[in-house]
Amino acid sequence: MIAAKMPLPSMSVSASRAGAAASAPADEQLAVVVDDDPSVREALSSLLRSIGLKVELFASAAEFMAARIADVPRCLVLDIRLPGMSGLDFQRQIAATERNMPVIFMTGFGDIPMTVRAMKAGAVDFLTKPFRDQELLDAVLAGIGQDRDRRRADGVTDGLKALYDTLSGREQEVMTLVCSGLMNKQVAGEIGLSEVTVKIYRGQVMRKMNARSLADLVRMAEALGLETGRRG
Amino acid sequence: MIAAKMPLPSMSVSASRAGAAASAPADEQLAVVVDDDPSVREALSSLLRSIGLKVELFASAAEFMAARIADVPRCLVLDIRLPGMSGLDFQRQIAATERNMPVIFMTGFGDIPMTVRAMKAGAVDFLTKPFRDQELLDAVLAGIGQDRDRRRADGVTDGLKALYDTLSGREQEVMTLVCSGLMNKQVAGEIGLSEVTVKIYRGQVMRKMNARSLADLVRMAEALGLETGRRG
DNA sequence: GGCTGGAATAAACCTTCGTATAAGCGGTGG
DNA sequence: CCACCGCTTATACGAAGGTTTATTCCAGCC
Repeated sequence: MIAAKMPLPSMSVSASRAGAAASAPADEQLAVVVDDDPSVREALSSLLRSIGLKVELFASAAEFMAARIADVPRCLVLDIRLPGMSGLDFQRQIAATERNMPVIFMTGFGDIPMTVRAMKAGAVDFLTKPFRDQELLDAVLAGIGQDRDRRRADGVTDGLKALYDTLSGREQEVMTLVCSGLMNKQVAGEIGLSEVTVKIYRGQVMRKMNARSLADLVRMAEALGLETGRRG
Repeated sequence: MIAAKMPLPSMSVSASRAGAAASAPADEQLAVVVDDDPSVREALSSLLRSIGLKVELFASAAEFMAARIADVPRCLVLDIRLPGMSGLDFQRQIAATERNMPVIFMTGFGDIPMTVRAMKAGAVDFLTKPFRDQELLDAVLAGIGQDRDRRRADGVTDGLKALYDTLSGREQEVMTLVCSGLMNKQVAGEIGLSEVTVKIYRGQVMRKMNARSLADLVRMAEALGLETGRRG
């Protein structure tokens, strides 16, 4: 019942689900390299390792898709020319799955339209060979930083979603209406209950969502994207 | 004192300040072309006009900076090679001012690093000459769409900001603390006032901000970026 | 049949909110 | 000087929020 005291931005939620995905030593960071040239793989690997990153190497998109990738802040380094699949198609495919991670392209022969497509699709950077080591490292660190930020945001939202899913149908209904600014009395009328009943559900919502105040609850509803707009 | 009744998404705010910036016929859209080649300017102008856009032409960055640009959804079409200034520098300069608008680059001789820089800096597209008419039109319409969306968001926030600025110092203080979830009594303790005083300010805040409920006010505080986090 | 458990409700009670009335203080501007 | 505005407080009252206790109804189960 008592939630652990971990500071969270703006909201006093502490998602349980800790201890579940805890397999990596906290602040580990991973670079994933997909390139069909073994010598390139090795060179990149040693470069990336030199700044303390874990590295995973793959020779093809298919190999990558089949592997299990550590669930830590990470970034994909990709040659745009890959055996069997264009790097751009690969990028799109990755973005569509839960293997989602920032992508950095390398190329020896790319053109501008290709670059534009990649960047529009959200690539972190697009490096032309030859490039300086530091360029790649900067890009990878930026990508990993992006991924860490996304993870943090997702983590908060997921925790919230998990709590919200523990609410009964009525409780969810009441939460939505209360957060849209209606008084208990109005909520009662809206869904055909007595005011007391609404109060009880409301209390249960506050407890289950671990909200210390109505303001807290409203922010949670916002983060969850509940329909709190229509009114009037 | 009484605000006009215009529906606003999710929040029952109605910013006054209407009738001030009302100089353009509502849904007008503008393409701004900066290119030192007169024949290119003319060709682009007639192309863009053909789909109903207003067009402004400039031969140089300096000329553009000196002109007054209509305050409507708009988009800048720019050759990356400009007299006196690189298109990229120009882009950065524009982003820093209130002339801020989406940028589309055209180039006959660009390279990939240049493209990457431009896209990272937020360019909508980067077209290599020769390009098909439709490519440019698609890009311009996308850019204008972005600008319209930004304007809409800014408009709501600005309206909110304007209301917030009408609050006295104490009222702003109370609003922040109330929206962070504190009870009147706690707010009073926090800033050394009696509870009644806080209640009065709170009421004035609700009235001045035109908030129908606490939930409303909390959402406004969020949109305004008030520090509602620290607590505990 | 009888038991259990969840949903919904009522009554009672206390807290918190919100507003009105009245009143005191200090600075600004006509 | 006075009017006005912002800031402050006290008292009082009615409305809304929140919890507890107890009761009813109904569905599922041994």
